[in-house]
Amino acid sequence: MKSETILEQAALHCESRGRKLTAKRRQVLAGLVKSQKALSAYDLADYCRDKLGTSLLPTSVYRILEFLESLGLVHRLNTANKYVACAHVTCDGANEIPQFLICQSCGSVKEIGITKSFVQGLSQAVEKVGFHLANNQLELECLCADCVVQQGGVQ
Amino acid sequence: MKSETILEQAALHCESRGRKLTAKRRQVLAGLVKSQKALSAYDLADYCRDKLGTSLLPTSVYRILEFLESLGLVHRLNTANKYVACAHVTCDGANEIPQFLICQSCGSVKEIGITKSFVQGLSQAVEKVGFHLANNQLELECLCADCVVQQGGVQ
DNA sequence: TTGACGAATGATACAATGTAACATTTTTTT
DNA sequence: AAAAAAATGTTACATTGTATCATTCGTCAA
Ligand SMILES: [Zn+2]
Ligand SMILES: [Zn+2]
Ligand SMILES: [Zn+2]
Ligand SMILES: [Zn+2]
Repeated sequence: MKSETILEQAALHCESRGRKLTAKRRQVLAGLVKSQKALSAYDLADYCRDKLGTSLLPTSVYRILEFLESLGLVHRLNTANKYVACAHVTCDGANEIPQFLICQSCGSVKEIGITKSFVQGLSQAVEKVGFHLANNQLELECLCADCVVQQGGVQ
Repeated sequence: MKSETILEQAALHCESRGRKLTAKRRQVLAGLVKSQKALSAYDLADYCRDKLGTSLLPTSVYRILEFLESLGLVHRLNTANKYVACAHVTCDGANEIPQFLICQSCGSVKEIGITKSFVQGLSQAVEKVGFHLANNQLELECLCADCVVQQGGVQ
């Protein structure tokens, strides 16, 4: 999908919530959308400086990421300390609980929708030992197809 | 289980691999075992200074944690940037792939053994979208029973 | 006993990630 | 135009992590 289309959809998504996708916010989101992988806040600050020639301090990037995340436009990957554009910006309703497959070799991320029954099973297993599942987002350390090949196949 | 017992078992575990549980390593492991929760490397350096009166620099703590992890005596929690003592030090064989339930409120951690069939299902789902599961360790954001009560029950 | 060697730890410096607090600018509303 | 709210800038600092070299400690052989 064309990144311009995604950004337009994101802008509409913001409007519909009474928020604005400002120029800076659009820059950050565009950086994530175009890179197709997970980036740190500092990566994104560098991106704005190097590729766009605009200055954007890391503190601002953090604020903007927080904003984008609150609207479900990006996700924070806790295991990687990085952020990715939501893969479902354009298919509005599908904005459910995400699972992330993160390639440990190249950083590419696949966001897959969660299976309801799978989460239920997980949640029940957790309750059984006296805990309560507070966040259904899963992050799985993976290798993408390309990197599996490069590293000599699956063992 | 008494922490002295655990430390003795850990020492034996090291010996059986031709490694040594030195005084410093024992201090770090003891800190994790006694605290019953996840601690950062800097937390552990503070622990050694404040509670034991011994000096142990963070760089050394990192090295020691790396050592302990290589022997399966501690685990690193990637979502929290913290470390926990393995709950299965004393039941040697049970040292399988762990799942961690991490209370987001108090930091207590429950390490549960993984269900083989669960992992298989997960692994297959991942393969289906062209990725390969590289690490079975799951970390789940939870609330422990105590903290659920304190925070007014489950929503 | 001593010297050599490797393992373990100390020490210094720095990189990367993240947050708090306050100032300034921009936009919107009145 | 003035006031209020939203967005961004700026500074300072806290936390987590790594790289590199120096020193100490334990072991073993000459
Ligand atoms: Zn998403
Ligand atoms: Zn890859
Ligand atoms: Zn364990
Ligand atoms: Zn708790």
